[in-house]
Amino acid sequence: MTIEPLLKYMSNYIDLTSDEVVFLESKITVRKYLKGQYIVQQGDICKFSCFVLSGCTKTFYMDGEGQEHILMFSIEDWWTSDMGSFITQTPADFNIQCLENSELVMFSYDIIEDLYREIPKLERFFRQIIEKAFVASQKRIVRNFSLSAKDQYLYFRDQYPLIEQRIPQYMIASYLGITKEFLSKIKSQLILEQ
Amino acid sequence: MTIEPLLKYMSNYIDLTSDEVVFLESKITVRKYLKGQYIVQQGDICKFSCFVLSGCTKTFYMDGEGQEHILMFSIEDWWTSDMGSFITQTPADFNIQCLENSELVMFSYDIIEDLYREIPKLERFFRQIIEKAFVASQKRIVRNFSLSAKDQYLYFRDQYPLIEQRIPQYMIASYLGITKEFLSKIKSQLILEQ
DNA sequence: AATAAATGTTAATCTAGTTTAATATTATTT
DNA sequence: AAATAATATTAAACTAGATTAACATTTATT
Repeated sequence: MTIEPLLKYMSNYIDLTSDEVVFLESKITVRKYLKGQYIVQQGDICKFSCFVLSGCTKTFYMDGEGQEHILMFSIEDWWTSDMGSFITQTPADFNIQCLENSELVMFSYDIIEDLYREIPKLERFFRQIIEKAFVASQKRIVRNFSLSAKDQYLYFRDQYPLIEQRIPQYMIASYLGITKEFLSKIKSQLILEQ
Repeated sequence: MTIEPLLKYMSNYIDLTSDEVVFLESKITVRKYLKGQYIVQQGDICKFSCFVLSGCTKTFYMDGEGQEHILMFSIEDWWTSDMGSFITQTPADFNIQCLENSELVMFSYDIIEDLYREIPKLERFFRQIIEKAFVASQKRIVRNFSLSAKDQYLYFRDQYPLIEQRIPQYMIASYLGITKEFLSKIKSQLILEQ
């Protein structure tokens, strides 16, 4: 697979010359992962910021009791990384694991400064996508505070219908911050209602 | 008050020449607000990204039932804005109100592109601070999921001892996503414990 | 086709945090 | 100093969601 989807995605934010595309391609790598493989493990230094060409990943955190808390899913045209670990090069809080065979574009920490130096527009590009990610994260906090579990599920189903079909229920429950049993109850309630 | 605290803050990320500082100063404004005044109101277009020189603000959301949910407090050397509204120039989800008389450096939406064009380093600067804000936001989601209300309060008290003293308890409860009554209960429990 | 592994459901019991409502304390204004 | 407004506490009754445990269904493996 080519990095075409990445270039198309980037063209929504910045215009790259063909020279710049060549330079970019010389600095990034495309890597395949199998279902179940880890891209980052809690405690590792996260070396890459990744763009998903195909497949699906989950980013999760293991708490003291061995409970898994899913922070996000990433599918085609999304990013995945432990940003905190990546920018400071300190041990990661999160695990990132493939839920399907996946292909990722890898932006290594070691080359990203070269990219910014050579193509300053990329600084703008990453500023803009991280702004969006921050806004999405704030909105999620608001939903966590102001919506019931049922309404959060309805919102998720509404916003990410494609993700819901690709992922087991118990992971969606974890993403929503509720137990799989309670999500099951919510779903049976919803069936009775309509 | 001068913008000295802002320049010092920026020097942690980028080096500006004195010409660049002059240009920056020509584009930003410093504005005073009184306690109680709003910087942004839900539904407005957020025109500014603000750096706090002095004082304190709260960013909050009013839900359908008229319940106030506080997302963040901003004190000296912090930023405040409805980022979602600012970057897309669409109606704000949040209110930002001063809890004390405050002085803010105002980065207007209308001039920020001029700043990026004239001083590309600023693109880097804002990329880096928004990266940090995103990481902090993700970590907050994790805490919401994995800590009890009591542990979240202890974390807050530990991380922001200065903020706790400046702000009424009921606002801290709102920030933590619990009722003021329950926070009161947690505090009395903590007193019994030690 | 049979077995095992992964995923999903149901129901009873339990608990962290909410709601309501009354009262106490502290700060502000006259 | 008194009165008012703002903030904080306490306690009883309640509820959304967790826990536990047994069972059902679907998917993958041999």
